[in-house]
Order: sequence, then structure tokens, then C-alpha cells
Amino acid sequence: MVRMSSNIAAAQTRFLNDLEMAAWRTFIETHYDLMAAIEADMAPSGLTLGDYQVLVTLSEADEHRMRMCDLASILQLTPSGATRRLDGLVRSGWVVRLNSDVDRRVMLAVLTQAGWDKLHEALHPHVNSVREHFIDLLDENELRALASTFAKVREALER
Amino acid sequence: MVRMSSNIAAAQTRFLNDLEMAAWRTFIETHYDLMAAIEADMAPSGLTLGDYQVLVTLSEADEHRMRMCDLASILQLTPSGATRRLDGLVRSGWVVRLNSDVDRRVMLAVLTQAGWDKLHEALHPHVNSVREHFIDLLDENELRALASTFAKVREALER
DNA sequence: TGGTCATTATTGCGAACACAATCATCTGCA
DNA sequence: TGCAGATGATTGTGTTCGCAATAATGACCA
Repeated sequence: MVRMSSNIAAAQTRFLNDLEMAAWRTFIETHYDLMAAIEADMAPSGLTLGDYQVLVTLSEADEHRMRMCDLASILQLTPSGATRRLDGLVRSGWVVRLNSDVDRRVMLAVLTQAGWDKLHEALHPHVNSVREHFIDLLDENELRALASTFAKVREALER
Repeated sequence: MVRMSSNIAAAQTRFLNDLEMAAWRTFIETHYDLMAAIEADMAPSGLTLGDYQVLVTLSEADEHRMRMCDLASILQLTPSGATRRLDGLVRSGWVVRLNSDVDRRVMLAVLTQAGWDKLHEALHPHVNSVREHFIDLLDENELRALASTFAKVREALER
């Protein structure tokens, strides 16, 4: 076990210095806590963040409806994940499934009036929560830096 | 359904402007893709990111061991989540459980030599992945801004 | 037209993990 | 000393979601 304390560095890897480590770790850890806080703020509305995202996405879609595969792509879910998540929303009556008359393979997820009302109910608490825990803590320069930073990361990932 | 297009704004909520929305959305979406990319880069080592974090945490602990409850706290897991995650690592032989002789309620998670070796094997690919997809895309000012931003968010959450 | 391949959605199965209940042990105080 | 409440770990149960297999349909091309 003594050799376990030998210096692990060796090859070409440049380990993270203090600043790099601080940036990486606070990013990871804070993301988790931030999401938990926002999720908790949504609880009184009876929506999870995942359900909320479905309702927002459908509300922004043409005719408040969307193909399952497009929904899955936007929500970063696999097809099966999208099916399962929609199951809950359908049970709650916030979304209905509708067969497409253009392509008989596709199933459309359609926002109901109840779903619209539920979204309306959850919208203000959600935005206020995002502001309180995140956006309103930052000034315009910080917001710009943040957006630019993650745009870079995203662009690199898309290569 | 016509009334569904009525203006949803009304109360005191300030909705997000373009910059705020861009910062928020790129942050959320990119985090997901970034984690997926890093997780994928770890796959050849046979470790999930979750398992890797356990090994790193234990390797940094005094005598390479830690109480379950402290491990759970650091890894942002519930006690039951920590128990379940450790199960896998124990099955793989990277960690052993040991009863504490100080407090007979506590179970110590102890890194094994095999666990140390596995960590050593995964360390370079992991750090390189974090650099490639994240750290090396940013200059020093951007890293400083990032660390400062999330430190603020974290501090606000801890109130 | 007919056949091959791509696309869309769902289901069975399994992994990860939170919640609540449970049990063992410790701490502090009367 | 003895008991009440706090603390630590685990297990049963349920939820969410990914992977692989399956089935249905569409698109393309010879």
C-alpha cells in the first residue's frame, strides 16, 4: 500500500491547476444543487421540471403539437424516454396523443387546455425561481460571459 | 383553444430577456451534452463517472477510507444511494467495507490496491476529456469568471 | 411494382437512485 | 445508571430512463 502514495503524474497529461479545478468543481457541484433547488420550487405546482419542459416545448410548437421524435430530440431524451415521460402527462390529462394523418408511423403529442392551464400556473414560480437562484445573481457582463462560454463548449461538442 | 394564445404575462414576474434566456438555456443544455461526452470518454476504462468520483474521493481521504455518510455527503447522494453505489464498487473489488472500531454504527469504505490501480488507469483519460471538452476551450479570464459565477450561485443556495 | 433500408414509436428488461421504514448504536442528561 | 432522542447504514418499494428488440410504415431505387 505504500506505493499507492507515489506520484500519479507521469505521462503527457496536464493535471488541472487550482483555477481550473475550482472552475470545474464548482460548475459540477453547483449545477446539481441549483437544479435541486429549482425542482423543489416547482413542487407546489405539481410539476416536475421534466414535465414542465414538455409543456413549454409543446406550447411553443406550431398548433401546440409535436412529433414524438422531435420532442425527444429537443428534450435530450431517447425515444423510449420520451414515450415514458409522455405517459405521465397523458395520465394527468395535460397532453393527448394523436395519430398523424400525414405519416402513420408518427404519434403527435398535443397540449390540452388543462395542460396549458397547468403550464400557466407553473410558469411564474419557475421563472421566479430561476431568477432568484441564478439569473438575478449575475450582472450583464457575467451573463454574457456565461452564454459565450457555454456556446463555445457546445460548439466544440458538435464537432 | 383560442384563448390559449392570450398573453401569459400579467403578475409581477419579469420574464427572461434574450440574453438571460440564452445564458440559462445554453447552460442547461450544454451541461447535459458535456457530461454525456465525458462519461463516454470514460467508458473504455470500465468506470462510470459516478464510480470514478468514489475512487477519487477515497484516494484523497485520510488512509484512503471514509465513513459512508461522509462519502454520501461529498458525492451528493442520499445514504441509500451511497450504499447502492458502493455495492457495485465492492463487487468489482475496488473498494472494501470495513467496520469502524471507533463507532460500531459506521461502515468504512476503503480503497483497495485494485481500486487505486483502476483509478490510476482512468485518471489520464478523464482529465484529458475534461480538458478537451471544457477547460482548454477557455482562457484564464473565462475560467475566473466561471468560477466566480458559480461560487455566487452556490453561496446563495447555501443561505 | 417489389424489395431493401431507413424512420418512428413502443415494450421488456435492467440500472441508478430517492424516500420511508427499520435496526443498531451512540450521546447526553436526569 | 438508564432512558430519550440523534445518528449511521441498510433494505423494500417506486420512479425515471437508457438499451435492445420489435413492429409498423415510409422512401428510394432497380
